[in-house]
Amino acid sequence: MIFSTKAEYGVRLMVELGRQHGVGPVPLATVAEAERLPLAYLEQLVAKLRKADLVTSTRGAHGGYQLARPAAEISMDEVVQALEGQIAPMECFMDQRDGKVLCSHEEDGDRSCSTKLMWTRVQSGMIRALQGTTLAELVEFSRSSAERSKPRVRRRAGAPLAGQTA
Amino acid sequence: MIFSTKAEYGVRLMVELGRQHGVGPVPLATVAEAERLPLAYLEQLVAKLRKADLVTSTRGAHGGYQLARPAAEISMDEVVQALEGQIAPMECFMDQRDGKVLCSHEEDGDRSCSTKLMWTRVQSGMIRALQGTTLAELVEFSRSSAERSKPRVRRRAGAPLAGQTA
DNA sequence: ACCATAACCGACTCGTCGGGTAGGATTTAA
DNA sequence: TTAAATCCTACCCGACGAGTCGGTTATGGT
Repeated sequence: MIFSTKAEYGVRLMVELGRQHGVGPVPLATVAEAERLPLAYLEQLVAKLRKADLVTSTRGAHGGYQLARPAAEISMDEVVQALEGQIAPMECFMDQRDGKVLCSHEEDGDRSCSTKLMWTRVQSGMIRALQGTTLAELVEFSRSSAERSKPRVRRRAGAPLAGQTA
Repeated sequence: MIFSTKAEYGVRLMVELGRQHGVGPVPLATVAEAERLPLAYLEQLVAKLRKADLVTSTRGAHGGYQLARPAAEISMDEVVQALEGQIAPMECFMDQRDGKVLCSHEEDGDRSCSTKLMWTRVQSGMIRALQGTTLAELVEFSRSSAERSKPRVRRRAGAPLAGQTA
């Protein structure tokens, strides 16, 4: 009923790269430290992101990763899909093109299972939510919330913080 | 990234009860046979549905299960939630009221993780899809698709079938 | 009274997979 | 040539999904 940490960590990784965008390649170790995530595990995740052409890598010393495109042009459904694979609420919805059957009991009887109607709606609900969210939004969000937690920037005492609630 | 078979089987169970509604209690064995699902496993699932007051049981001979309410008054988010527990896209979103922390890295630093924005949208996308679907719809869908697969009802040859596509 | 039928309940198994770790090979700037 | 980095494969481990099994209780029919 939930996504795994692959999606969570991978997205945080992308956000971190989004924050550092433009300053050249960022080594994974930096990201791992910033987000307090295991480096060796992030390596596996970033490999998926690279294969999906969401990040580019430069090897060797002073190497690292950076976004393949500006954050505003990356929608989160691509990211999540790259990390988790086909994004579907139920087994039946996986690899339709892969020769496997759809519903366990759709193979013999022909009546397509009624649950399909429901899962289809759920799936499109999830996907639309992800498509409608760009990496840039998340980067912006993380910037503003970081600022809220340590307001170094001098601000008139008592001045209201705009756009506080999500 | 997906729901487990608990939701799938449990929903199919509910649909089956919805089809038989009004004819008194239906024994689980009947449902198991109709849907070709393991009886012993269905017992566990129906227990969850009973605790959630979605079905009522009558014990003893000629006993069985039936819907606690008409199918039109049962929205699928209740059903799925009863079967799978808190419906959330990510660990952080579980048992907020249960003393556990939210995000792994939200406990120390205070900046709420930026991914939260994304998961919130996904969650509400899923929930809205489920809330907007009633059991009655699924029952109706299963009836009509069953009819399509074995069209016993005499129909004028070549007559078009209305509303074929979902 | 007795039996078949059913719901109920808890414990147990078995395989898969998420969530990593370990260790190395390869590339490249300084 | 060396240190910093990506890259790659293999392995491990606990949890959980997906059941199974055996037994107990309740109830209608005969």
